[in-house]
Amino acid sequence: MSQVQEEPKVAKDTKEKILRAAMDLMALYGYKGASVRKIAKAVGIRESAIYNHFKNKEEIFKTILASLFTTPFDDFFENHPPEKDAIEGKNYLMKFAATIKELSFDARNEKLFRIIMLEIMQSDEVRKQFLKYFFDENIKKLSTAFFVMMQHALIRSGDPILMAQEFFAPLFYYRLEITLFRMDERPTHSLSSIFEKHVDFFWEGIAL
Amino acid sequence: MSQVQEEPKVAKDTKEKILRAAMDLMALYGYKGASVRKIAKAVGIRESAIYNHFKNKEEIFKTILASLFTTPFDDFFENHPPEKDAIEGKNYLMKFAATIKELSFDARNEKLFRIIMLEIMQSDEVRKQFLKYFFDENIKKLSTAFFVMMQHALIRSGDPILMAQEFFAPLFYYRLEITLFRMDERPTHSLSSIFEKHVDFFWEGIAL
DNA sequence: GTCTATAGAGAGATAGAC
DNA sequence: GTCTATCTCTCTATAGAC
Repeated sequence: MSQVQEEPKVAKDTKEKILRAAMDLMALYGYKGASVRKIAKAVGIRESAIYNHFKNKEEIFKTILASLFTTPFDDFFENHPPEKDAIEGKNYLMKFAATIKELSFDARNEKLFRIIMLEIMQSDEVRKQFLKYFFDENIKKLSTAFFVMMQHALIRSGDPILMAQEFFAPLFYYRLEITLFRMDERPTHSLSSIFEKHVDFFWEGIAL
Repeated sequence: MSQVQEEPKVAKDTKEKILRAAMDLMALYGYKGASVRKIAKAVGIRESAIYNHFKNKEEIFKTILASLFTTPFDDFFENHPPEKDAIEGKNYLMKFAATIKELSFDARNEKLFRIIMLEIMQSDEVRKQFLKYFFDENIKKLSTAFFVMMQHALIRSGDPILMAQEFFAPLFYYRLEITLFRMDERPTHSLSSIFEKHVDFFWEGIAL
């Protein structure tokens, strides 16, 4: 409508559509299972037209990957820096768990999580990024939070990194469980309060 | 050598070889990636010869699956029935964790775990079995153990099922971490004591 | 039970007309 | 930028000789 964006209107649109369709299909069938044929069909164009927008199939995947790991975790720790906010103690953990919960029940984010779990054993890049975010950065930030809590004598002392892992692991486990339940169309409402329960249980084990 | 096994010597041998090769390849490349061609090549026969032993590729997979979930977990709980042995308290949990640790560092079992993680989002059967063993039976038995411990006032009271999940989740998480590290040939010795550390940490949080 | 040969489907990708 | 047409490769599976 405005004067600003003009020229590549349709082109950009198609490229977006391709990415969208590819993401949907890859979340369902994995990289291999999401063939260029199927992607093209889902978009409503021929296979050859795909190659006007991407060099090859792998480039499509890489583009999706790039968006995969611009993770909301960063957002959380930016909005809630552990050095500053961790003195909130249990409340801080509750906020973190709530973020994971939100992601678990968010449609787009579930797609991303599925692609990650589908390709984690196959794609070096996915695995690398997964380890970086799920096992490194997250744990690092969380361990800072626990360190702060220890300093303020909110919790018993111990190895902050171990504590961070112990806190994070069940959240990951529950999130995986939700995804798997969904795939079998099993109800997940029984899991909706599990994140809060986890924080309650965990806090009771470490609080002074 | 003995007189007993005679006739289907070679046949049974080839069938075994096929299963072995298929398992190796599927642990590396997944179901789709382990083509009949590759399996045949690994065995040292032609593709067509495969079909003398199995109706089709899926039957090979199903045969492997059947062996996948004749799990050592059953062994553990048979050898250490929670109703009886859980009064050992922390020691009981230590034994359980040691079993998971063993499985994590056992070559054959790692292959099975990889196949599970590779196909969990693709194969209904794998997912079903996974949920059954990792999320249901295991948790059920463990929750019995925690219930017993509560009754004997070894640990604080609470929901035994939640406690079982909270105890099990990190073990699963660490096992996954080990598998992923291995795939990138990252050293895992730093993780060798993590299972014991988990039990220590967890016990401190629930012990009375 | 293994082989050669081949069918038939689906994959990724390119050439060239419009 | 999209189309038709086509290439080439790989896949699962079968037929039939030995």
